[in-house]
Amino acid sequence: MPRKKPPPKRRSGCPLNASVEMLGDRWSLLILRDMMIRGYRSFNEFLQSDEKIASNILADRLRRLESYGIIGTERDASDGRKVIYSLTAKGIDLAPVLTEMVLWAARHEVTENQALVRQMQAGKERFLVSVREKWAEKQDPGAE
Amino acid sequence: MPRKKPPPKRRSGCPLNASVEMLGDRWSLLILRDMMIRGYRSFNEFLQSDEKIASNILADRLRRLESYGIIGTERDASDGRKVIYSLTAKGIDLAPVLTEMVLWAARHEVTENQALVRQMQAGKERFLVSVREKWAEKQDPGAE
DNA sequence: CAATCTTACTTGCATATTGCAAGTGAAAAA
DNA sequence: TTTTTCACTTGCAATATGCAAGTAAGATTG
Repeated sequence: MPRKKPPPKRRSGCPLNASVEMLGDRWSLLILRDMMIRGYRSFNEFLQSDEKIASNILADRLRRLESYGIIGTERDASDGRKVIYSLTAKGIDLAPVLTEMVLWAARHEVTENQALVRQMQAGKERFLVSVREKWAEKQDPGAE
Repeated sequence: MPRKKPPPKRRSGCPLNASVEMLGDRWSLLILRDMMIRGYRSFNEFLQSDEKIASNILADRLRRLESYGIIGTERDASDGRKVIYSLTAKGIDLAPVLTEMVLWAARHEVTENQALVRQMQAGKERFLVSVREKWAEKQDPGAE
């Protein structure tokens, strides 16, 4: 089983461009923050996040992130209405990107959430490890 | 003189949200890549980059990046038509963000530009230092 | 077991952003 | 003096975003 899909049509082959095409919008990274840092896993949790994403946009972004293999979805076994969103290994690997974006903004802008910032400043590696641990239980083998 | 401006109205105070509001679109990070990695400094150079940005969008993004203090502009002394764009310290500090985005895409997607990828894999710190060196001469003291 | 509530969406429509093609004006080059 | 270059701007069509109000399926309540 191949670890990478054949390249979709991109504006260029540059790896930064690939990242930007997948993540370069006003919501995707915030959804990933909610999963990675806050442990959110359901549609309603994302909806109620501080930035107030519209439900149609949220549905669209979740679909896109899944199509890129960054998140996975499954139905909740004990509640047939609920959909559980989870990070794939590819999604977990975005932790360093999120970390650097947080540290950059914390250095150059006035921001809140200093607890998170200090956690990241204290140890980027430790943060990555904690994200991996948080999501370790949810890895489904088929995800890539 | 304060090092940070008072907070503009944001959707939330989260540092990741601040980064996303400044950089979360399909072009800003590519322009910064062109400056940081390729040494581009003029409008026409950005225009001719692989991804083919439209000139009106480019003008808008350059204005935005300058308004955030990420880049600076000056007229070329020897050619009155030319405008020279440069990275500020704040812009240079985005090198780790770019690095992690490049490494993430290189790991999970099919991409080109493997020379750059290997350079970044070989040493993130060294890359940051090289960006700083490249732009050291262009620091104007008033930039923040 | 019928009514109500929750959950994860979808739909319709107004507004904003993006992208393309074709200018424009000032400065340099021929 | 004409042409070219440079950094944009303008007009307009296409696309994306955002808001408010649904909706369908499953769970809970009386």
